Amino acid sequence: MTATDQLSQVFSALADPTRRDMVARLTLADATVNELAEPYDVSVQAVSKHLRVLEKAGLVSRRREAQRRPVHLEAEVFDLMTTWIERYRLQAEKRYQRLDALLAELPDEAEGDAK
Amino acid sequence: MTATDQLSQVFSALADPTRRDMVARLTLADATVNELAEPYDVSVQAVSKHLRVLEKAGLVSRRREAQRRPVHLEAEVFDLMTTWIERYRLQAEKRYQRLDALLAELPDEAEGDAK
DNA sequence: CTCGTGTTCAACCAAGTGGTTGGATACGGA
DNA sequence: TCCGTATCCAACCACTTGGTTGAACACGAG
Repeated sequence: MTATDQLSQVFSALADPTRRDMVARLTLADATVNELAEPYDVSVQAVSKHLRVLEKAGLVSRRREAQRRPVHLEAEVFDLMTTWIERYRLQAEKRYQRLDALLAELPDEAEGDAK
Repeated sequence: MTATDQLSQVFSALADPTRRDMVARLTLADATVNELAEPYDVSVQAVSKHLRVLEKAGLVSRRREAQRRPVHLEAEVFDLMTTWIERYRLQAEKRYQRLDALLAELPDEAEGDAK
């Protein structure tokens, strides 16, 4: 899987409020599918589907443990997003700095354009 | 629009590689729909649709300027995401610190469980 | 006013998504 | 071995999404 592809999957996975809530709860402790499903008003199968999405995105992993399959958050994947975000945030900021510098250097007669 | 709702829209908007690329290019300079569409192998209308998604998410704004409608990136919305991400990243890290502390305090006989 | 350019709107289509229900499968305990 | 619990797979459904094409709208230039 390419990096940009995974990034898409991570963003897409977190676009769903239920999945975001599951991730939030998993920061506190690992949990089984049934435990995760309990607070929501949907079937266990639906939650299982959500987990498959999170797993494909690399956000969670599951281990076998007797009949249970505890879900574990892989928080490192967050870095993928923050790296992307910070890169372009910085680029955008640099642009404003250039703009500010430009405005500061402008001779007075240009002020009329500022409007 | 609720904050959690906007967060969903932002994540959803950035889940598409084309839209991410448009955002990346908009960090360098504002651009019109036609300029934005040029590098991609899709119709201008498709790009216009992408822009509507980005606009609804609050990631871009458009001003009227004669017949052109230059698109401008609203980079502050990035904060919404980073706030969410950092919150849960920190929570996850705290959890590991608790776990580490717990392991450090364990008497020797427990080491067998570490396997 | 008319023409050309830039942009949007509307209808349509194929594919994806989040939900359902029903039936497998896996596995520990009695 | 048989039972119960936990989980997953498959088929189905309504809705959304990203794309298309064709027509409409906005507006400056001639």
